[in-house]
Amino acid sequence: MATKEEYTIKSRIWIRTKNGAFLGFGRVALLKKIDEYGSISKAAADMKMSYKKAWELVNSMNSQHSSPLVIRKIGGKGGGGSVLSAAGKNAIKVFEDLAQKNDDFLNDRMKEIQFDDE
Amino acid sequence: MATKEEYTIKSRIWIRTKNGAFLGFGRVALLKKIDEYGSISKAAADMKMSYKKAWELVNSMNSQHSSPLVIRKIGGKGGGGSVLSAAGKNAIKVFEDLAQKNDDFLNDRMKEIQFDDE
DNA sequence: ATTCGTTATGTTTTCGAATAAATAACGGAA
DNA sequence: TTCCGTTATTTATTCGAAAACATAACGAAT
Repeated sequence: MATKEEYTIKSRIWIRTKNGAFLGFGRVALLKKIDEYGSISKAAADMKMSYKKAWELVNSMNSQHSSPLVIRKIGGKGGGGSVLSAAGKNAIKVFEDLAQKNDDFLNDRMKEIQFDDE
Repeated sequence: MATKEEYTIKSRIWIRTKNGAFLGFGRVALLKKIDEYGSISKAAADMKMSYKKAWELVNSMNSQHSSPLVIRKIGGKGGGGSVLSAAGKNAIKVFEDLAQKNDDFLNDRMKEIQFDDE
């Protein structure tokens, strides 16, 4: 015990409104999968997430933006499906960019720090 | 649904080693309470955390640093107690400083961004 | 040796979140 | 009008983490 260790910093960021979480890592990952498959159910299956959970997340995101991030179609050819709106695609881009910048910032700061002076 | 919203950014940071979590918000809060009370059990009670949980967190932190952050005394006058080492006090300072800088950074970036162009 | 309040540690119980299951609704196509 | 695979929604079940509980160990003081 108590040997000199190497420390790394981790972080999670998320964007919220007064009504709760809006975008986070999981939500953005879901958006990307929906974009890939054109289907909420396929996206959920791919992420090993229940369809119900995915549906709730989509609902939450859509209801917290002036226009829906995910456009859903019920019934019809192939049973329906879902696609991302321009706002949906933009949300992915903005969030990932912010997350990347934040990681860079933290890693830079971490270099300057040492806990363990031995 | 879908009215224009105000977005805020939140974040959590934590420091880890290859053995798992080392410092995070909860752990630092615990360190501060131990410093305040001179007792793990009193700190735990104040935080409405079980003593066992607090003890495990202290153990985890101590074992991931070259010298213990919390110095424990079993038995004796008053039954014993615990105090922070210099390393423990430093850990609080370093972590809180980093968290603050990160918050500032994110809030600045957030000002430049808008999701919702209406 | 007894007392005291703490640290130390194993065991049991509880609780809520996540998952799974079940069912309905939908609408284009054949 | 039947079929299809999706979205939509409610209800039931499972599971694991957290809390609660229970005891032991400790050592200075009296």
